Amino acid sequence: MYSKLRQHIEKLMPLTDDEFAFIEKHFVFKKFKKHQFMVQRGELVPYNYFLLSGLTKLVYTDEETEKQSILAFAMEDWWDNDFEAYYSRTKATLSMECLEDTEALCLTLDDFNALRTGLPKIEHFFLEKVTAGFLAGQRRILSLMTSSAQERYKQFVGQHPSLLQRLPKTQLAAYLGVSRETLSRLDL
Amino acid sequence: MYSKLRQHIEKLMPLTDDEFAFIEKHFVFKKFKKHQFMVQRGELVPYNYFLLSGLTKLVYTDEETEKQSILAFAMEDWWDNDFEAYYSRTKATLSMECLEDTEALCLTLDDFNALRTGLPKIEHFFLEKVTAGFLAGQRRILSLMTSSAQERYKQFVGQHPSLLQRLPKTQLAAYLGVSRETLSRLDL
DNA sequence: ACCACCCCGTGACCTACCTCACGACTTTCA
DNA sequence: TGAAAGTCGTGAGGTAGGTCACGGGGTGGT
Repeated sequence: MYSKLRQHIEKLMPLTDDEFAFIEKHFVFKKFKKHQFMVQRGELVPYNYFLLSGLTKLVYTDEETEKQSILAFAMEDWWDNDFEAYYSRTKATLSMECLEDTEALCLTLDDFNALRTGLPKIEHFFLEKVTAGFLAGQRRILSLMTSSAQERYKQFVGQHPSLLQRLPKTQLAAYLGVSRETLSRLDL
Repeated sequence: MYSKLRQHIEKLMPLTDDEFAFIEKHFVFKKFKKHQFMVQRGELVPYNYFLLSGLTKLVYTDEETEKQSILAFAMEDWWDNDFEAYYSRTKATLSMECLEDTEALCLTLDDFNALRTGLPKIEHFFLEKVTAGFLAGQRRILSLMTSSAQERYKQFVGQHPSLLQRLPKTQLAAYLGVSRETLSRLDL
């Protein structure tokens, strides 16, 4: 159960058994059911989540129109959260919802900080992770600014072919930033 | 000249004189003129830049249409670069161009790595910085997906009022992801 | 002092995408 | 097992914003 986390970290930096034992004890294992909210708008965000299995979406819902915009999908081996609310201990503006039953290792902000001070080299790991996330964000911004709906769809298929089968088109459309109808009309 | 860098870092973490002396010696000071390219598409990216004064844009140019999309502006106290190319030592897909004469402290990737291994706690500083950049990126993505050109303009004015006077509207339009003409037609 | 270039607004037209509406088929669950 | 809810395609019509074209004022360089 925790071995996935260890493998995940060791892709970027080696760990001694003692170090991993120290890391491990800050996480809590939790299970969530499909349709369950792991983060809910308006609530505090108790944990950061490292996913072991399943599939989630990170979504913003317009209060008037109820229209959803999906910021990210996450699955096995990914971190996901309303990071803004988590780090600042404020109420979530985003929601994170399970699209499938999912299992996660959960880390409170206090435990995260304890981890950083008790094992400073873990910051190297998180720096790499956040940098990768930052760069992915930049590519997404560029894609939204320069590409048509059709091009964005093709980019998505190229990058995440495995997700295509697991995702309803409605969700994919909300990620790409187009309506379900136009996504359905793109001939490919 | 280097004191701005020290103040900048010490907003997030205290430094001893020895520590800062170690940091300082990895940077090189450089001056750039308006219209000069600090990073040019197709070239390698020798440095990461911490700006002391001036104003730059980070821009993607469509090869066919020549249309520009601006990913970021940067000014005093900001870091800016084609980070993707810098970290991976590949050729830039973005360009970074001076909109005013600017002065910068420049850090090669080798010096950056030397800095990280010689002073591990600096990773704490960069982790905070990159996290802030990641969150800003998420907000931008959401803004592009949910807001109209007019709303995005107002958000920009709210967040960067000082930049409004320094920027030609053409550049602002390229940042907001609309044409110069529609920006000019927004009544405010 | 001039010329080239940038900056900015505006009119006319075009199109990618949105919204609303409907129907059929499938999955979920009480 | 039946009702409710989710999934997906498609038609009709609307609109935000793009593109192209023009003109006038400002500015920097030789």
